[in-house]
Amino acid sequence: MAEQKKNATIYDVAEKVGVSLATVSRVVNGNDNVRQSTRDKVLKAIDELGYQPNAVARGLASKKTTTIGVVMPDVTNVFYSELTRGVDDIAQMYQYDALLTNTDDDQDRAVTAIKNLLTKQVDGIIYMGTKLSAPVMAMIQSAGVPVVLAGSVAENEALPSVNIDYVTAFETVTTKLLARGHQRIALVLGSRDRAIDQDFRLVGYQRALQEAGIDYDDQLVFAKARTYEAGQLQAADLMAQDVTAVVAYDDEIAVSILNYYQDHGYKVPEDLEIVTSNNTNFSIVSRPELSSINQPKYDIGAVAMRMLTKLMNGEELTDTQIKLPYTLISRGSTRTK
Amino acid sequence: MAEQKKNATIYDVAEKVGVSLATVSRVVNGNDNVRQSTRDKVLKAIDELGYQPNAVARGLASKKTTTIGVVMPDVTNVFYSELTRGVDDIAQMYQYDALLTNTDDDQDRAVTAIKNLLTKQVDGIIYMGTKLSAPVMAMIQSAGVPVVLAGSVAENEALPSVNIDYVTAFETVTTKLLARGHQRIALVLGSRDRAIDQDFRLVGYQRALQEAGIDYDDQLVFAKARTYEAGQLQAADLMAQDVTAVVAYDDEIAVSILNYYQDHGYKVPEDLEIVTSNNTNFSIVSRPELSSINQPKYDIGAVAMRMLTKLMNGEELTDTQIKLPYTLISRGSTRTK
DNA sequence: ATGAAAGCGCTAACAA
DNA sequence: TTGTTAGCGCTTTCAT
Repeated sequence: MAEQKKNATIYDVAEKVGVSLATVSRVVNGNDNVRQSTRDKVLKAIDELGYQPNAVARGLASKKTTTIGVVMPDVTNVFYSELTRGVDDIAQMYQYDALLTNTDDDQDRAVTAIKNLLTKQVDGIIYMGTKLSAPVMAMIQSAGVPVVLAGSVAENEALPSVNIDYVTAFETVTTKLLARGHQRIALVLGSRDRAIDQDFRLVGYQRALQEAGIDYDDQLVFAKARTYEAGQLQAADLMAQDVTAVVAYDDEIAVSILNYYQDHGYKVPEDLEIVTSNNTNFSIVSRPELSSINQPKYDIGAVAMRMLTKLMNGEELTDTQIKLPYTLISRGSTRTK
Repeated sequence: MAEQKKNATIYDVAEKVGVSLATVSRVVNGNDNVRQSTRDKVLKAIDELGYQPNAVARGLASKKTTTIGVVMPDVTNVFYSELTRGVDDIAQMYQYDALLTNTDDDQDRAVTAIKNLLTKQVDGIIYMGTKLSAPVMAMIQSAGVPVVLAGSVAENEALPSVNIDYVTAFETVTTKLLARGHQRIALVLGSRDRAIDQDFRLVGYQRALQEAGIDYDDQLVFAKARTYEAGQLQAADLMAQDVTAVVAYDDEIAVSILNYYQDHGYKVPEDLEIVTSNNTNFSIVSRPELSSINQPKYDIGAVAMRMLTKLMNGEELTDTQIKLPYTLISRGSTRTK
């Protein structure tokens, strides 16, 4: 058995070179106050010993862990995983690592997750829940570390966030549908009790109706499906309401509705027009392809992380509510190009 | 300005109750050697002070961080995100947090990632790359902490791993296709230089051919598409080879091929049969739906994490090479039920 | 430019 | 059952 070589510590390096811990620490941290010749010797010893600073000890001494927490509903959901990828890439760029936690949008679990992350002394948190209950808000506000929302928003812009202008996006999409003569347009949301759906998407939809002089009908708003399978069931409800167009908050749900209608003999876009809003691969995989609001998912994550790095550095933000531009992509599920 | 209340430390608790640090530590860690009345007092103080143990200090003192690292190609890929979800859920169950790193299957980045995770003193690592180059292997073997592969395999079973029997799965699927009279069956892989493709999927495919007495034709093996878009290009190559059936390693690629053929007037499954192998939602979203090998993705991640917990506890593993059962799901893209 | 020394907040022998 | 005392490996004043 080869003897298990213990990891070298800063002390080993110092001893080998014949300098103090402080000096080694300085060269490791790129502090200028080290004579070049000393620096070289230390570097050489570090290399020879294969010394790797222990991040935990460092974290304890410096009170910075270079670790952030990411609290999200579900990695498995493409929308969130794309946001996460943006977060991760920028985090890596700035030498942060990301601790991931899935909450399934459950507020209790979110509170627990945040508490746990704080216990691990993360330097900051990216929060991706669409919900933001009072307990979660309280937890965040007492966190003591910066938190930024990605792809979400807090009431009264209480927290830094990056997303798109959901109100306008949904208003525009709905208006276009109305312009084509639709009277019964379904709005498919994820849940009635989250701000992003209730205060933004729904509001945009309602504004469009109002401008067009059409009465709002709560029967046309659906919000009980979050999976493809559940979407099939909900699609039956849409059909029962004789809607002629639908605006959906999620691509999988949109495809689910699309397939359901087509499987029941409807023609899309002739009998039903559909617009979705995340533009994931699901929207180009379906036949016809789905017209979609195109949110810059990766960028939302990336920008949120960039904001967080500034906040963690104690920098002031000139703008805490960032709205990234979105585009509208016309594909086969709608009638006009 | 409200005075920023500093987080209470174990010392504050000890002082408040009038006991030593050790006693507080004992109750926090559930050590039995504490009189009930003392325990109650400590618990009360902890509650009143809102004391939360600092995990970093703990990690330094105990040499356990209750944090694991997850090294994966890309969170954005549904296959990996499902594995990750399995890992995360079990990790959480055992009180571990997961540090996530995307490598895009790049071996240099994998080495860097592992090195970095070790620096952070993770207690173990779940590795998901399909590739496993010598440098990565070397890094893993010198890690000093347990590593288990999820959805992947190492040559010579050198590392603990959990996955399915890819050879048999691909052999079976190919054999079924051959039985239906196909002579030119395309095998679509991700890359020729990774073990999972070259040593398992390809071998299964070849075995089936051999048993059927059909010569292997390298021209029918494709491995240059990893995205939906690239899949479209590659589909043209398949078409040029007049294949009548395809076995694909990934759902998005499979849908891409399916769509390409149908968009060019082919009928599926009449003119072309397709079988895919991950059974993600992409396979039920397409029309026709895709027949697929069904790997228990979530379970692979979950079982891998469970193995890792045992390893981290110093337990012996009775079986280090776990093959989970897979099923074959027949859908519209193939001709037989 | 370099070193000495005091922590960071906690665990873990070892004593008592 | 409880307390004392070293550390864990590093950063960070403060001297020199």
